[in-house]
Amino acid sequence: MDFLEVLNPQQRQAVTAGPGPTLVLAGPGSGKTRVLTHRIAYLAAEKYVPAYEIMAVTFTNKAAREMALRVNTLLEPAGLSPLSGGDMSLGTFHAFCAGVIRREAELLPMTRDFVIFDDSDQESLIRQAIKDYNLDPKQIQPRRVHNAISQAKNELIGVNEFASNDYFSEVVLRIYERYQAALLANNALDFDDLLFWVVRLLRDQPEVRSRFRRRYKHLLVDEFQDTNTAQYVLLKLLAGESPDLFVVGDPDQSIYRWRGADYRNVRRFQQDYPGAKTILLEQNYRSTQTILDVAMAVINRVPDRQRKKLFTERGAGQKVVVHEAYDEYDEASYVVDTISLLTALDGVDPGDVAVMYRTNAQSRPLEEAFLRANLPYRLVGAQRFYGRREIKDIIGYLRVIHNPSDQVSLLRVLNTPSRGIGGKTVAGLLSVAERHQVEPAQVLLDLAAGPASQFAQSFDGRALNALLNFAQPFSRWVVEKEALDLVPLIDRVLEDTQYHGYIDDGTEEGAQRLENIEELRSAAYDLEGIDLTSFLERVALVSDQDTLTEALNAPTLLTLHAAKGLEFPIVMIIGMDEEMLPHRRSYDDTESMAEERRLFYVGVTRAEDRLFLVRAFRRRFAGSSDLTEPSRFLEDIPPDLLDGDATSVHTWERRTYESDTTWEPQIVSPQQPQYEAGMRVQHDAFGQGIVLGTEINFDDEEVTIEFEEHGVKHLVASLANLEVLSG
DNA sequence: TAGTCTGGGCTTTTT
DNA sequence: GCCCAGACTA
Repeated sequence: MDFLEVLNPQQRQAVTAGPGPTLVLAGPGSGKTRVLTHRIAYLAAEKYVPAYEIMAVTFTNKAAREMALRVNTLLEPAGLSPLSGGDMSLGTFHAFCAGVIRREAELLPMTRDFVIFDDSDQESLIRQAIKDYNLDPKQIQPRRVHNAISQAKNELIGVNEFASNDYFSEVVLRIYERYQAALLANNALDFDDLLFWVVRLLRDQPEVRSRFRRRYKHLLVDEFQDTNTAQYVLLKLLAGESPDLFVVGDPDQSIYRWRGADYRNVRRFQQDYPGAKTILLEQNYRSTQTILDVAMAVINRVPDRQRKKLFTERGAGQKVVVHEAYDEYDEASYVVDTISLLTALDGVDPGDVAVMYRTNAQSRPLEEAFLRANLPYRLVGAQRFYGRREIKDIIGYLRVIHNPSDQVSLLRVLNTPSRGIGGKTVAGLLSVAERHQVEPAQVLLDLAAGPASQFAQSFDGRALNALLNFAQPFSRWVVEKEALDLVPLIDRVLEDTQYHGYIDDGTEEGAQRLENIEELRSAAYDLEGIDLTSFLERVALVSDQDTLTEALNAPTLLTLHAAKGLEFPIVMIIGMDEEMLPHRRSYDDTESMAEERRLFYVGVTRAEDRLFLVRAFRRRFAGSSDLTEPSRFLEDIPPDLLDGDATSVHTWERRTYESDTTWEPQIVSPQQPQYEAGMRVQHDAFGQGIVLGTEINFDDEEVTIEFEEHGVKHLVASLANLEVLSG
């Protein structure tokens, strides 16, 4: 079959391997998606495997869509029918599990109408539980508890298996219990539950297990290094005794450990399946050799890893540019200026450029610089679309209409927009519901039915009125949802709640929020005829990268995490400073530090042609402005791969540490500058230069000097040990 | 009950 | 420096 001919020998070996357990270790840009898609096509076309026996899992919807598209492109010319519709199972772990739970709901403690709670829903349940125990959310941080519960579920540790050995884990256990009970009461699942329950189902129900094994005979897994324990066990349960289990991954690109991902699953796979075939894909089709060499120089310092020798036939290409800017604003200006130059002089398309950073906060100065220069940019995912307040409100309405048990959503929208239902009234509603052993939504629906309601006398006039403000339209929607399509239903809610008036405060932000609502409507419109259940599941399992991919020819701004899986002709990584990248939070743990290294590796290997590494001499963080040190990753790169003012980076450490080790300024903070433009000065490392300017910043005097041999530097007077030669 | 004030905290976020 | 949650006040 000719689609095998386009593959290199290793790729072909992978595609035609087996049947049996196969592990493909695929370096960046080595054609891993190609291997997966060709493998599927090969099974279908050469091995006559019926499509329904194939299951391919990915982590993102985008990856799943792309794969489906490419498989069909391969099969169509071969005269085979495309694997569309429900034939082949191709999707994310979570979507697959959600489907299983809906189909098998009668074996599980939830109904098939369950909703999926996102992080903020989860946290509000946890916050509630903390309050119920009279604990102080400042001592017991909801986020930490949430994290602990999530980790437990990822490790398949249910409430009953959770072992507590100190105060905190004791507290977590109690909250975990309450949290799980609350989820079930809300007829809701969190993301981790989707996997957790399916594993339980397959583990405890032999009939279901063998049914699944009979059906899914060929399993393929993308980004295998990102699987967590639950996902790994799920795969093993599905695979059974004689599995055709084909996994593709790259441990060097494992950057989601903090979400439970465990690249050691790669090793575990080799142990669990001793006969597994391992294939290494090392030839890179994306980057220049220089970029690959930079990547390897950094990643090779990660201990205990299987080395890959990445190579390309593209040639060395241009050197990697290192630039030291003064501060984050100067850094942003450098980025914008450089992009302008590249587009003006080198014929680069603005859309070919990506700017990557460690933390979302770093996008701000960049955005301001682009705005100032009046240039467009694309910002990826800083604030998730479905996480926006107005979107969550409307989704909240839809969810509670769909599933009145969803108390989290009910409480969210009950007084949004405000209709006089305050804390006291809410507490009253909850206690009435509790007393009568019904759900709060039932109390509301009953109140709306008329003054004869058994609950009416439980509330004083004002509270009753306020509750009716919500309950009356609510009870109408619950009836209307059967007859109305999605978009009219949304419109009805918007109209009845006068939501536009509430959100549109005349500001720019208000206008943006209106636009977001419009976008949600059109998303609903595009899915014409979809029922509420499917719509809500989609909304929960879809990320904005999927929805907001407008083709705008402008540079892309994104975090290093968000960059995984993408590629750009030109990549600029900013914030190449200690405490930023690697991030300060990762200092006390070698595994976290290794992950920072991998994160940088991921960023570097996104670049096809050119790479810029930018750092700032001083950086504002949490209000205070501090001097920075160059990232250790810069020091790891052989200097002959670098260009620009790279040398200053390598001499920087010497200057700050060897010339003067005292960080407390010994002299009284200079109120007046000690230097002035035009002075001739001598510096230990940089030699002679002329002062261009000077500035008092906080307690330091910062002098800008043009050195004869080393160009322009910004130095801190109290540390630089400058000798004035003439003024 | 709703608006204003204050204090703590501040990485990443495929689903 | 900025945002969010919870306390405080009108």
